[in-house]
Amino acid sequence: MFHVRPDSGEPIYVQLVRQIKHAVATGALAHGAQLPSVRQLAGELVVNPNTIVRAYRELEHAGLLEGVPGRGWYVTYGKSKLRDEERRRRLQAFIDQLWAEGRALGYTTDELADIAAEALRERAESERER
Amino acid sequence: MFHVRPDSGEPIYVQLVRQIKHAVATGALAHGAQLPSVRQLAGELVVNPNTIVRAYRELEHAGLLEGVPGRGWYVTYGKSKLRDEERRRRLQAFIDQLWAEGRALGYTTDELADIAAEALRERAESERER
DNA sequence: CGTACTGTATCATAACAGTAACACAGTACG
DNA sequence: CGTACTGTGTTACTGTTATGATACAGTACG
Repeated sequence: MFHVRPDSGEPIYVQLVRQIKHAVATGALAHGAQLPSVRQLAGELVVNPNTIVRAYRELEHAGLLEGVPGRGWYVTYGKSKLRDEERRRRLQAFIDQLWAEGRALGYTTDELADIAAEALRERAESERER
Repeated sequence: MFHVRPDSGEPIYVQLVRQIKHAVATGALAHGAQLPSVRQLAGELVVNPNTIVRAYRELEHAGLLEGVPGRGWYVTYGKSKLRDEERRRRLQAFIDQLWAEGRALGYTTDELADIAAEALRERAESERER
């Protein structure tokens, strides 16, 4: 279900976090779905169980997953348990980062607004086509 | 000119990179402007000169600064020495990240397109007001 | 050419991050 | 209640990263 390169420079648990976020974002992992058990996934990826826990726990903190002792890990239902204000604040941080990096790459703020809007709308469009 | 918290969890040189990127993005540091010398800034921030070099060099790699042996460090003129294709590729990576994180926060792709576009246009607007 | 600036390079150290090994605890089910 | 799953917690090892100390080299200028 997931795959990982231990020598990619990027920590294993970060690779997992990215992939799981992506899977939930695209709907490949539905809300309420159960994730592979810590030991099972650790076995598949030939990695220590703690590494899986590390990834799951980070996603729990982000409000995306939920661990139930003795039962397993599940994708949360509610979009996020965070307050709207907090969600918006976190999103704004990413927008600010996009802006600063884009400016550093030489784009004007206007260009960034256009490019970002278009790229995201395009993505929304191809989602609808599925 | 800059400030830094050594115990903030975030490495000192990363804090610097962020601040300098921001300063160039807003125009607080003009193109062609000279930066504080490695030793001077290190003195002000009570930090090792190597730490400043580390930040400067990372920004050089990003195409934002340029160091001249014996003379000092300057903000590059050309927006970026990277090929257009590469600039766009890097920008797309940030947009993708914004998308994945935004989705993880519970926003739809459509919402993200709207919010990002509005936030960036607002920023462009307030730039014009200055 | 010597002084006083600049940046550069090398090496050492201390802290941290990532990963692992292993023991503990809850749930399900026959 | 015991087996076989689940997740949890503690501790330890290891490589990397961030930072620092210190010596080297280029530029400017009188």
